[in-house]
Amino acid sequence: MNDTSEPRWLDQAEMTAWLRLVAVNERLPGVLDQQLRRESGFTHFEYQVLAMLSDAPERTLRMTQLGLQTNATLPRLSHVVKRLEDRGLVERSVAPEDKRAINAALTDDGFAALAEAAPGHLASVRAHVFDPLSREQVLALSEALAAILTKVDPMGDAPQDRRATS
Amino acid sequence: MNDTSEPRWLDQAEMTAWLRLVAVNERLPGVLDQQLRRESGFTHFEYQVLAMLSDAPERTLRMTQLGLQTNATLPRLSHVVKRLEDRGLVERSVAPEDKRAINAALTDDGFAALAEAAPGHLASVRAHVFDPLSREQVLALSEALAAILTKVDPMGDAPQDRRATS
DNA sequence: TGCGGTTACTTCAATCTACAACTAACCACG
DNA sequence: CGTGGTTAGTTGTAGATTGAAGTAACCGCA
Repeated sequence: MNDTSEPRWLDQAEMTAWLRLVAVNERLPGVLDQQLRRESGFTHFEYQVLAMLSDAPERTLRMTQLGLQTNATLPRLSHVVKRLEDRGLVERSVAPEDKRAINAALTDDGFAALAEAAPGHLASVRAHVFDPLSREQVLALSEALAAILTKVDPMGDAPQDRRATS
Repeated sequence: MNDTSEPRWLDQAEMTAWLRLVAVNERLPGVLDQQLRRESGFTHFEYQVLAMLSDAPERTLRMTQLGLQTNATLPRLSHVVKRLEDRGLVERSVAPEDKRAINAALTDDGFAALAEAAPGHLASVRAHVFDPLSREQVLALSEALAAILTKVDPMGDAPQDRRATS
């Protein structure tokens, strides 16, 4: 039963990188959530939903598209959007051209809430992620993550850098 | 209340990097969990707990230390370890020198289960993370993540690369 | 028109996580 | 000693996420 084709183990540099990736993965969401929750009453995921909507034409997106752009499963998104709708920040309506589909649209209240939350969130992202990185590190990190995404998200569904509003 | 010191917005390169980091953050856990769950019946977090124990002297660690090394809160760890104990993979015992503290130790069954799960998990990590990266990218990624960790985990509690077993 | 197969979501049940008490043990100091 | 304050963990509960199943609308083709 000797499995000689067993993939080689991680060497030390790889193991270090792996532990760090996992650590960031576990700790960053908590940091972001905590700041947003405290200052704006949002989850980071909720913030993402609002942000993606605000960048979309008509501030409206189909659920499926929104799910892809926020890297979320559809059930999860469905629940979250329902809660946001209950809070009056988002409105759902059946798409006229395809009655299976649902358009989620940011309300004015939702836009205002997002605008109020944004500066604090931005400051947090800068403080925890970009401040400690040099420009070259930002670019290198970005490239490495893009490479990983090709494997983790083979369809390339994650939010493309369509530099929207600019 | 005009906040003129509003931090500057992310430029395009930063925004791209940020979206990619968030995307990896959201998608990678799912990919890892799915492979482990299917092939071994573990969560990635459970796997981490077992792995950290197996690398520790005596295959034993205090709950608090284990929590730091797995980037978990104590309540979460407590629940997970209890479930692992119910499955006979871990044993808990009061630490003799400090009766508040609890030592979690990997059982032989736990070690065996980890050994069985490891190759598949390793293959998954290689396939999704390291295969698409060049050696330089691995190193650059590692450095960038280390820099972020200094802000996200200021105490440096994440698992140090004590190049243990090698 | 009608039937089978997708697609787009929602809902349900089970699991997991987080936040907030709560318990027990340690420690320093009077 | 013993009292107050901290540390180590656990538990309880409420809220969130997941995977599976369910519903409704679309599409192609006979």
